[in-house]
Amino acid sequence: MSDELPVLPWERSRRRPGPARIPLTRDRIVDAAYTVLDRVGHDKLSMRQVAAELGVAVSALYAHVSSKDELLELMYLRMFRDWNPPEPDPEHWREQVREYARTGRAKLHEHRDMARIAMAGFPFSAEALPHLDRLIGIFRAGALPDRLAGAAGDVISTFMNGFALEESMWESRRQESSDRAWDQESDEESWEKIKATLESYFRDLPPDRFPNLVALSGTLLEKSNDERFDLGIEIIIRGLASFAAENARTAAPPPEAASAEEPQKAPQKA
Amino acid sequence: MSDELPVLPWERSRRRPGPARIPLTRDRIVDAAYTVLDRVGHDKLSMRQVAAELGVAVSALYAHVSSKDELLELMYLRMFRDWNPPEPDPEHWREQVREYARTGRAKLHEHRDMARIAMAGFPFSAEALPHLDRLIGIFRAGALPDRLAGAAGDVISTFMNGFALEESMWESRRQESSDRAWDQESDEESWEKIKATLESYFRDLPPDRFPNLVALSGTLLEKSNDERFDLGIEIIIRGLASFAAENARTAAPPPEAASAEEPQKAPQKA
DNA sequence: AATCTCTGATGAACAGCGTTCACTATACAT
DNA sequence: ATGTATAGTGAACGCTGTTCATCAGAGATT
Repeated sequence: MSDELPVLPWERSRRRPGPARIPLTRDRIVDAAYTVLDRVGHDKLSMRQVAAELGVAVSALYAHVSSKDELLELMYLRMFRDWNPPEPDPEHWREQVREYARTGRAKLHEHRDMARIAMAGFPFSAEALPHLDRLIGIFRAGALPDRLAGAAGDVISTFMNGFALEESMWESRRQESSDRAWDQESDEESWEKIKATLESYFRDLPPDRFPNLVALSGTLLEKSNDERFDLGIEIIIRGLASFAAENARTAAPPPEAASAEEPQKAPQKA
Repeated sequence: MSDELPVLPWERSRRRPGPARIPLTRDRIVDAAYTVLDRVGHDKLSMRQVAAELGVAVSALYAHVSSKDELLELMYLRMFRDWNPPEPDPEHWREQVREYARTGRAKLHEHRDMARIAMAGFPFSAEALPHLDRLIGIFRAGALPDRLAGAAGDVISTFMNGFALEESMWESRRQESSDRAWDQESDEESWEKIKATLESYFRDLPPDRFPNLVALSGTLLEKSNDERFDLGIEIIIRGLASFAAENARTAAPPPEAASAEEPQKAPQKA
């Protein structure tokens, strides 16, 4: 987290002219920005609100952050702190990919409208590189051909972000539609109500024009978000697996022993 | 389409008090908005610019469009005009899905920053329902179990949108970095230069900390965007196919007639 | 032909936004 | 005690989305 330990006494004179009080830092600004974000949402997140949260003039922020866009970028990069994909395990790459996607979604849910910020963020930043490297490591451990690594990452991460984004849009809708009646418990209820409304809407569509929607009116909405997400990830993983199998068939000796025999333990370093 | 045919003379008196000149319509506003969008990009697209484009006061827009958000939504829905997935063909569902994704990406490239608008758009709107129905029809024709239809659509469309979004972000970067030197031909050149820079950046990373990125520095960037996109779609289609095969095995009598078997090479036509 | 009505368009205004800049106050070094 | 660097200030600029009292001008009515 924040690496501002209290300065030891004999080090005080070593520090450059330095500030007083609690100095403003990028870190504190990002913290404040998250606080504001959670309170007011992405649309009304403004530099002025962030400054107010810190008890500071707006212009003070610009000494540490060159623009609002940069601040959003910093918020985005926060996501990758303390998030490192695990050491690749060839036996369990499927589980590792699934787990990666799940914690990604969870991180996107940690703050309101986070997905929208992630979408605008630029994925090739130095801070995110170790993250990216480890993810690719998992793919390679899973015997995915190297030429697929990029596309695999694209598919996984666009699905993760896009899914979370759609979820957060539903969330916004629900939130603005219930601006009064701010009960905590009405959340799930109203969600169920929306689902029921949608389902009956689909069911009562003219069947000649929308045969498929009518036929699936029950199935489409019966699943929870978690189930839908897992299903999507499963689709992707199976697609990846088909390439891995292909690869194993052409490159490694027997397709049978591919998983049982611990093929190449450490395929990195190459 | 716009259903404002010229009014026949004897119908003129039938029409409600009606306007004069060329009346402002939602359609004309959306047209103007697209013109402005292509000229100035998503960030500087404003109601005032749209009004100016139409030679009209800003407030006039609000008689036809309740907010900027609604205008963006209308722009988003434009995408679905004249875009209907084909009649489902069980034999070629793979090609149909691939073709669907390709034209989706093409539509997102039709206007600058379109992907960002699409991301903010709400996918369950009445205008998009026929579209959705036909897409689901393709999945069902491909023997995909009904419980997968939703997730399948999610995966395909999030990948499509997310991929196009990332592309448009590269595009923006390139555009702002070359604010002078507005040659048309420097486009590809500067793109190649960016690619080369990135590749050597990856290659020269410390191999102990980023073994996978270094190892793949050549492979990661050698593909064109089209190839990367097609590869992503292929991954998804193969994942879907694995479920379809499963379904055919349990539900349909002979697994033989279930189209041309799974790991078909499926050459791309473009 | 004169009047009324209704409706789409107007322009000024409001509050808020991101960003800049001349400035001040403060804590350290001299 | 003086000087200096610097983090923070507050006012300002030009822009934004949105609202509202007002207006102009057709179609209908008299």
